[in-house]
Amino acid sequence: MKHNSNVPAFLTKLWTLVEDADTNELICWSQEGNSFLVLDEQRFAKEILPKFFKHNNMASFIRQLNMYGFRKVMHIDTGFVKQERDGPVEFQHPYFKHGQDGLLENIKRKVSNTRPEDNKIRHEDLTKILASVQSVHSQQENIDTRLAALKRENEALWMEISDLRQKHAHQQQLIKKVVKEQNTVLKSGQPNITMLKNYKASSYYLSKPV
Amino acid sequence: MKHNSNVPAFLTKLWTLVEDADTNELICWSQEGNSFLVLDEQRFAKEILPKFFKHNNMASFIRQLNMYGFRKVMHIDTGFVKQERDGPVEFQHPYFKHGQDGLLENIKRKVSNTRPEDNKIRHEDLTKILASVQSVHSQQENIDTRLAALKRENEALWMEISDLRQKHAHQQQLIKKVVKEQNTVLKSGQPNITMLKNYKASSYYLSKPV
DNA sequence: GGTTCTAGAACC
DNA sequence: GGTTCTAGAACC
Repeated sequence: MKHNSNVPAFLTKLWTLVEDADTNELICWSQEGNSFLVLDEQRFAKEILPKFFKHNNMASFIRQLNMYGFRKVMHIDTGFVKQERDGPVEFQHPYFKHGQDGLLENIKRKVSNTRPEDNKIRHEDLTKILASVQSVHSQQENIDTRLAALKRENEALWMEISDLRQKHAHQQQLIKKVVKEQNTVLKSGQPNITMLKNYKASSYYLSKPV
Repeated sequence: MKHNSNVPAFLTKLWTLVEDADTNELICWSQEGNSFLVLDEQRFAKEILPKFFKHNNMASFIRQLNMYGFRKVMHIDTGFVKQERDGPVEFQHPYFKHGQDGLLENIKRKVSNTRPEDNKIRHEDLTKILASVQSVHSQQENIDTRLAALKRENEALWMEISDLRQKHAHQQQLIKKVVKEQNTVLKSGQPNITMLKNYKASSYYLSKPV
């Protein structure tokens, strides 16, 4: 086979291993050549695995298979006979086929980065949301302050208006009296002391309310 | 041992299995009695496991051990000799001890509900946070509206006050003139037409500003 | 990228 | 709660 450097060692080793006729007693292609069988798990693990890998554990071998997207082929029994205890184990991958080592480069190792990324994204989302909430909260406080100030100003303005209206009405009354007085004076030729008193009283209202 | 119904079958079977002297060749207590050893994984799996469980897979056995909180005891080699390939496998649990079957009821199976619950809780948290943000947002809009209304009212009040102050000043001037006029009248005995004009003009300012 | 221990999830 | 397949995570 071509030694394609893009293909991980595990895949080339596995393909060679399955292809090799010397080990067909323990691991070989299925009849269709689209999956492989481990005929004796225990002997395979102890005799074959350490020749190719740094261990002799079936579990580690299976972990690698799953890491590269291989799936165990489940044997649905005919419903009558229970699956035999130590039957062969079969694994399959769409790009792992007898005689077609060129397909191997399509097999990609599952990167462990995918899931941590998801968690990071979720964590970042939470962080952003919390920051947003805090931002809105401080804005709220800011607006509350402004609202309270406006309310106070508003009340003060209403008070001043009430005050000014009162003064206005008083002055209006005062003017009426003055005019009336003047008319009276024009008729009688006599001045009126009351008008002067009212005028002095009205000047008190010129001061701004607290 | 007491058949405590609170203790899952796996734990009683395991404890019995380890305690049983007949199987000490394949599985037994450690010297200290606070852990157990599987001396020959392969024979143990094929010969012992099916006698107690519904399988003969070491992987399934280990999965159960981890499910109940057992931990594999790692053998730190002296740094010189590499760990022998097929050395015994050792597992330990704080409540799994030689001769103390009473402790077994403290061993709890890890419920698979925990993780989905966590995810649910996280999802619920997200939902709550989003609801909270939306709530704050609508409050914000409410306050914004009230703030704008107050601002408008405030501006109108300032205008009315400005208007009233003007009217007040005008009236003040009018009164001064009237008084002055009256004094003049008192001295000359002649009326003044200007004052009456001013009085009518001041009444215009009584209308409220728009 | 490889190896190991532990856990998730589906199915029973 | 038990069994099986697959995946996560830590360490190398």
